[in-house]
Amino acid sequence: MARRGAALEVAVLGLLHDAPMHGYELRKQLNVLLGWGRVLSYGTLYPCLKALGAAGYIVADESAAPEGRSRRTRIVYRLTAEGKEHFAQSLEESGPSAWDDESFGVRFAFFARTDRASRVRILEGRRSRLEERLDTVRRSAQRGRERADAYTAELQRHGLESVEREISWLTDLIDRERSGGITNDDEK
Amino acid sequence: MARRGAALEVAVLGLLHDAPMHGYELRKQLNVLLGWGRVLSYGTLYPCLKALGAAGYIVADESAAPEGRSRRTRIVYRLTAEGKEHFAQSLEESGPSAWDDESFGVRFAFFARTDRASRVRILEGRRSRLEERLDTVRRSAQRGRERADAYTAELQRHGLESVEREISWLTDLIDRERSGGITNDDEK
DNA sequence: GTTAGCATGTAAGGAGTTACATGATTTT
DNA sequence: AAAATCATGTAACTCCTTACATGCTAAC
Repeated sequence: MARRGAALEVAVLGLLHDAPMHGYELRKQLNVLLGWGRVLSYGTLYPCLKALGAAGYIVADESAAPEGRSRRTRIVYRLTAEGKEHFAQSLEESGPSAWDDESFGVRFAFFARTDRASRVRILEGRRSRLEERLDTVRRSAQRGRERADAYTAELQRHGLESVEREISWLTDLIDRERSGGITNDDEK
Repeated sequence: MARRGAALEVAVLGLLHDAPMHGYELRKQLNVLLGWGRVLSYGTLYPCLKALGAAGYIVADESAAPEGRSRRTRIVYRLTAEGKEHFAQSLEESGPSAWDDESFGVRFAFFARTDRASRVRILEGRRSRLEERLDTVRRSAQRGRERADAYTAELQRHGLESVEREISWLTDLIDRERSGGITNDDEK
């Protein structure tokens, strides 16, 4: 359990936790939340919804006429009790699987529902993952003399700068968490 | 042709263009060049080398005893004439397929071998792709009132800032290209 | 009346990972 | 003698995309 590619499922559960929604609307929100350059395809979303339904985490509400006149058939999905519990458990999982490029953004998006201890663990885990990456690249840039044209160097420099910036962003966030949290107040 | 996922193949051809290499060494260099957080697996690399061989772009040189004592079997790959030509053609392709997150880094890594016109086209294409992304997100952030907790807002802000930074990096590079190129002097 | 956006899906395929399988060489 | 690193590969699987297929509804 805690499969690697569970990011999409967690995102879907999280959005449905906020409010029941139909697939098309869900996709739009996921495109923003996931922040991939590209958009999520229906070929991924609908099978995912089907799987979450089969697992008992969500149910499909077929005859959902929205406010006003009856639009065409829309299938509104909402979280079950099991779904809520599963989502809550997913948020508590603050181990390595939450530090990936893919997962981290999703986990961060639901930080308002995550307890502070987990938030800090995730932020620190993410930071040390990036730090590792940083000095892997730095070391290989030193020992390898190969490919030293100006463009390669510029690319390398820019990459390192981006990661460094990401790290100091995380450091700021960690400091803020330690001194009271950003604005979050869901703990007593 | 010009398949979407050709980034790896181009990277391999480009590295082998610099110097013949065996798979293990190639992987290390690819890990730096591709700049994915994760490392490239052999399960991807070796089949890819096989495919490039089948296409006639590279040949495998089995009995390559390196300097000094005989190490264990290493299979050194090198570019054929067709491979060189194919690589050169790939670099000239400066259309949308070169503007992806995945492809752009690889294309940039070989800018020293790319003519200036193509370089500028790729940089500008990349920039306008990012600009589109920017105002898609900006627009959806405005109209959608949903999910407005402090963490979501921070994530959005940070994402936009990163893209803006990337855009101004590209703008600088474009300006430098227009006024003489970075340091590159492979055109008469 | 036609274009654009809303809405739901399926089938085939691409690109990559993980786990497995094997063994040589170098360093500690 | 053990551990790390070098070196090559395969099979099964996962996640996602592309292309297809269908039809409603609102705006111009």
